[in-house]
Amino acid sequence: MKNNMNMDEGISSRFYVKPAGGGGDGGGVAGKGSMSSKCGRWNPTAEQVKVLTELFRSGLRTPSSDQIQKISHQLSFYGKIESKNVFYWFQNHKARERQKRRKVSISLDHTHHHHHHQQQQHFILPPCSNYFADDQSTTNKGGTMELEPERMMKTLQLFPLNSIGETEGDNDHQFRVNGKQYEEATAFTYKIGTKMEHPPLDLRLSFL
Amino acid sequence: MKNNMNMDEGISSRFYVKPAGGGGDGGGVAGKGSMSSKCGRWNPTAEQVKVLTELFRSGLRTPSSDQIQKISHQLSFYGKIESKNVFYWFQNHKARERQKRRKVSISLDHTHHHHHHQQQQHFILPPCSNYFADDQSTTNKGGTMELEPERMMKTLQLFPLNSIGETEGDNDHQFRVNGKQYEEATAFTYKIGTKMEHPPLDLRLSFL
DNA sequence: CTAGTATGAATGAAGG
DNA sequence: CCTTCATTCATACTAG
Repeated sequence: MKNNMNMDEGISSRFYVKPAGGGGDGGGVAGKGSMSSKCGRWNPTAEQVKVLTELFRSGLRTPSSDQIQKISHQLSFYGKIESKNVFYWFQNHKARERQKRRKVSISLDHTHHHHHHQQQQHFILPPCSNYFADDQSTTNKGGTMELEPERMMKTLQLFPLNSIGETEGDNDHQFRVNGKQYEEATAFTYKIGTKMEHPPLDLRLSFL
Repeated sequence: MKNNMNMDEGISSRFYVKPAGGGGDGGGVAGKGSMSSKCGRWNPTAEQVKVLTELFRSGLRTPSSDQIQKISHQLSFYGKIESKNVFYWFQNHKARERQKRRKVSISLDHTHHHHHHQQQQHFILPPCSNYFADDQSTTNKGGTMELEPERMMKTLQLFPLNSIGETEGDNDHQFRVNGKQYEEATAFTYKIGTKMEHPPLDLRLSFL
């Protein structure tokens, strides 16, 4: 909505203080120092983004409420987070992944040779074009182009933690089973003892 | 020939009839300075939202097609609007209002978190679906929850035009009487003298 | 500080 | 009604 009805003021945003170490984090958060000073909106930590991205990459597109709960709970260890944050994250990530693809697909049109940066967000699709979706792409809903009921590796073992660079192919279509997924074991494998920074930054997504 | 989205049919219910030849809505009242340049989708003005919110607050949850007609007609004064916009608005608003009011007190109480959450904001549930299989008393889908045929004050008198700051939105459960509401009188109680902005922004909902 | 970008949050619009 | 997609708005973040 346009009219913000809560949260703090908007002017103070410019004068935010970045917790340049030596704060509550104790040791410095990795990456982009995500600890926002206020609680205006959720600012995911690098670890949270990492996990979420991995989940997405492994095929999770629309987590059920139950999954959202578990995810957010686990992620709360890395910092403040709410369920809705997880929900929104997946929504946005999926949407933008698709949007990006669609944009590319449009630029595939060779009727015009326009120079455009492929990252711009100011010229999207024509205003009214999504009504008659007889397009060629983005019509995943119609055809169930499912790969196979593969047991989507929910227990992503930790790995070199650097491969999340890019979500190249989003090939997947979450197979939710009527709101109740395979409530697999929920072994809270707390990896203790591993010498690591702050939280056990390993992608153990077995909590799903 | 301008691009007009003439896909105004086949919503789902018998609600909201078709535009039936335009109407008198012409203007582009930029209430929030963010008027969408093109067609795209309806961007309600502040006044429209105000009225709709008030209607909702006064108990209207699922307006009949007839009511939708009247509402959208009245609202067309503040800007371009169609019946389906009203229809969708109520549907979405109702659904999201409900979603928003969900407790986040699952069995998993993460109280063993000594994270100084200075966020005293309420935990709003993500606008997702039926989150939490919490056995809440909200499971009255089968039953028609009609209160008594009370004469829902449809003629909301205008008031200081600033009280819509936030509608608490607690107790309101549409009391429709078998699809036909009380077509109460239509007293045009014009409260003049109140300092008003541009349009006669007064909540005269007596047109219902 | 200003401009531009990335992305969290919100909500209009459908489909089922 | 419920679920999901698409689009838009607001804001955190970053570069100049």
